[in-house]
Amino acid sequence: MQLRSEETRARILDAAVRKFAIAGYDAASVDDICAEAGVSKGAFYHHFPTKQSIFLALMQGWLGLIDMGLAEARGGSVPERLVRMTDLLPGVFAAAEDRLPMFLEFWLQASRDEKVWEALIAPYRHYQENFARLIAEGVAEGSLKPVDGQVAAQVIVSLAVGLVLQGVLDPHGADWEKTARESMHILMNGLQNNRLMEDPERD
Amino acid sequence: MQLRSEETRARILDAAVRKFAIAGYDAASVDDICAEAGVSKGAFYHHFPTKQSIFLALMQGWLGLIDMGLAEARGGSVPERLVRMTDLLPGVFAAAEDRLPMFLEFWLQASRDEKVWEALIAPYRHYQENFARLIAEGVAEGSLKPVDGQVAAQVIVSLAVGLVLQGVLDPHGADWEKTARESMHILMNGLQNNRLMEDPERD
DNA sequence: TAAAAAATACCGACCAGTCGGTATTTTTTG
DNA sequence: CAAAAAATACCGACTGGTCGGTATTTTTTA
Repeated sequence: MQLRSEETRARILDAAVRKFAIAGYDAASVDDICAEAGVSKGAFYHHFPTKQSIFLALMQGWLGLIDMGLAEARGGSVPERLVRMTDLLPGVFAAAEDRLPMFLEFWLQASRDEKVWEALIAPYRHYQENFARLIAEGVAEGSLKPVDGQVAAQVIVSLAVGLVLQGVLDPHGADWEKTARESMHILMNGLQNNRLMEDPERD
Repeated sequence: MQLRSEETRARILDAAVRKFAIAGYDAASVDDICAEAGVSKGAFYHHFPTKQSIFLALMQGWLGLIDMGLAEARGGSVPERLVRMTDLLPGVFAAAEDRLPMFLEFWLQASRDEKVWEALIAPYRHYQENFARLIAEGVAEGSLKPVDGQVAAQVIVSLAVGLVLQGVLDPHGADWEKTARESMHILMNGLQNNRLMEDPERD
């Protein structure tokens, strides 16, 4: 049982997410990460073949968490499930405000590096399609307006992504947790056909 | 007349925007930019004191263009003006798809560098407030639902930003020009009062 | 010809990744 | 079980090269 090894690896990952979040992928050197982790460079390259590989490892862990969160929003009517899914966003702000720049970092690296892109695009399309399918279902059952599922899914994702980005830029410029909740509410009102979840006074 | 000097400066700026867009701020070296511009390093540092200064110059030019675009959407009812403003977005995609990563680059740098942040946050808040004021006006004149102006403004900005980001990540994954138009339409339907299938009475 | 503009040569800091070697843990063996 | 052997984990100095920026020289302009 290589307990020590596991812990070293975890320390490196933990230090990396901190350093990347603060300084960014390029500016956070491997030496910095090692210093933060209290580990030598040799240990780093023992556990990860390249600097990029640790970035990918972090990104995939993060994507997996999102997937798990979304998967839990099962059951109920389509609007209910959508609300439950979009309700995840305030939690993202509450739990990881200081790590939000990592999100941007993933996105930017993906737009420039093919490997990162491939690791990100599949889950991204997966989420997108899930939303689209869900919305089409809602349209079929009459709980949503007759919108194009693909477009509506892109609206939802855009709103989520845009809120995160604004949170990154101006963390103290608004109560993003509350804003996320309310703006998702506005969007849902725009998509829903009638007032199923109408008047629950603001939680 | 220092015509040659002006042209050199313009060539450097032009080369920089190309290099930054393709490789990113960090990866695009000053030497790269000079090579692209067909100019020596001495010329570069004759016109710009630092690498960051050219980045700021580019960002401010870009922000100025947005301001001009938004300012042109004057006159008419509030929903009309909003639609005209949001109609700018498809143009952004059509005209500068390859330069979209620069947008991300600005945002990310701003979250990390105080100077960049200060240069970006003022215009950002300016746009945000303009939208909020416009929406409050629309609520007052009854053309919009009684939403919170700040939140609604953040929704609009989020949608715009999120669409751009998705366009950056997956340029060929959708017809972003069309998607931008349609999704803005969905959002407007959610904000406007008494549309086709909307039930005019609320609270 | 003097000042501005541009070119060239150069500097020190830094960085991802390597490598020879050491410490620690696990497995094999007598 | 203990000692040897093998495998794994870790260390940190070093390398080849890059980068932002500077100092110096040459060319252009007015």
